[in-house]
Amino acid sequence: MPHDERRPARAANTAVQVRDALREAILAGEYLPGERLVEAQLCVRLEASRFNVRAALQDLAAEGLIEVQRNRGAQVRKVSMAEAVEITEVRMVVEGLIAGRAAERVTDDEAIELDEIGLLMRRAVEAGEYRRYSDLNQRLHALIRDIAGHQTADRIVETLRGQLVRHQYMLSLVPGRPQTSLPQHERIIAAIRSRDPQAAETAMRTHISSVTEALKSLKSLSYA
Amino acid sequence: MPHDERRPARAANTAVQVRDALREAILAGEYLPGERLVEAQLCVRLEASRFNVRAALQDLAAEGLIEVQRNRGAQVRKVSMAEAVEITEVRMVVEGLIAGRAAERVTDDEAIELDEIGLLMRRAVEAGEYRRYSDLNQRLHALIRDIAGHQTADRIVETLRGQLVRHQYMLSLVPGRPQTSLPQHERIIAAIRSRDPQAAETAMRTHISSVTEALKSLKSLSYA
DNA sequence: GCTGACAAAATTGTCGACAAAGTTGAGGCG
DNA sequence: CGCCTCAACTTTGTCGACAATTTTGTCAGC
Repeated sequence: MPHDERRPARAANTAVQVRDALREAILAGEYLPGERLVEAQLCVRLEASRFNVRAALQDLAAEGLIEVQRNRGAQVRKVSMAEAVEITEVRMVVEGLIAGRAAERVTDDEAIELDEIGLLMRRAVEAGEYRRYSDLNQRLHALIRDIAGHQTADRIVETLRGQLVRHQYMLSLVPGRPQTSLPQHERIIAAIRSRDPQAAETAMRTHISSVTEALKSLKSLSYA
Repeated sequence: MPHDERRPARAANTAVQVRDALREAILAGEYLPGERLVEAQLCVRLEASRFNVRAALQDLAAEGLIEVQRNRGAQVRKVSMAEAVEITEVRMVVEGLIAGRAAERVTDDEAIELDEIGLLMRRAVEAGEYRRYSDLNQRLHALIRDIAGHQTADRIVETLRGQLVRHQYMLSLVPGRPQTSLPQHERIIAAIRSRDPQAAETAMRTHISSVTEALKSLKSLSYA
């Protein structure tokens, strides 16, 4: 047996653990955009050596979650509204690709699953359970990505999504969004179910395009 | 004056220099896919400390140019034909987005520049100067990206392109390619010039889609 | 001659210490 | 009173050494 399960007194988390924990923390909003991430502090907070903290920071910088400046350390990346729009635009076309592929490859079982989520979504909106609707939204997009099985596109969408968490939170507060997006989701599901790639791509793009519009309208209201 | 220009005897290249040099080397084919990159060797080759070599390797791994396995070191990433197709598919939609935006924002001066490249391309094909045509191809795509001014999309396309260098080389050997792609390029230019985003996106997608087809046809011929 | 285990070598992983750069605050000068 | 200078402190950058792991090589036993 290579190593003992008990950690050597003060736990030394590995680089991967540190990376995931830190990403989680940033995405959870425990560090605000623009906030400086001091290595020594992170060592204490995450119970890891500076070596591993540093590696984690480098990874997250590559993901676009933080920015590092030479001799100035790392800080949580501020994504401007303009960048948020750009990111959403790229997501639009890539998720469109994914939706189209999902329509080509969907199995009967998966089609049933799509219907189920669609039904639950409608019920959630009718019951005013927006939190639940938001969860289902994520599940729907994840399922579509599963069906498509497009690794390269997946990775990109996942990365882009990570950079937007803060804005997505703001978006969820826009009144009337669920009423707007529910029919869009239903159209996406219908297109994939009927195995029509062209329609699926168009439906997905229309959907995310409306997210972009919502973002742009927020631009005038919110900070900056 | 912060530091002397003369290096301290045995030059200690910085992490950024090492990263760029190593990327260059990999893209130039000096290291073959699957080849192991031993840190100690790279230290000598690139005249840098192991610390910087390591940082560079981590960066290139994030770019998808190499793969690192714990306790097993780094090796140049082998992209399978299937992955190459996936990557090209994503490039197709993202470059489509870029082309559409370019059509929205192109200035008169830029339009002239597009025409010039188009003309040079036609001449190069007619003269059988395929090497020159290939260079112009890159210039055209770069110019379109400039016109579009979409940072997020740019970064993604650049990353994806890096992962494909080896396959692109193979592609350039497919006989008859220039004759196929020249009219496609001309259609893209025409669409952007006439400020028709929809047509520009379609033209670009058609173009890259034909690259995907060429790749797929190579699948049966080449290795693997 | 082949297979397995064991030892030796090569390679990567981790850390702590020190160097270099940036930041802040106090004091003096105009 | 404000601004500049300089020094102390904070934070990041770099390295060399050692530990852990994987890979390679050898030799006995079948």
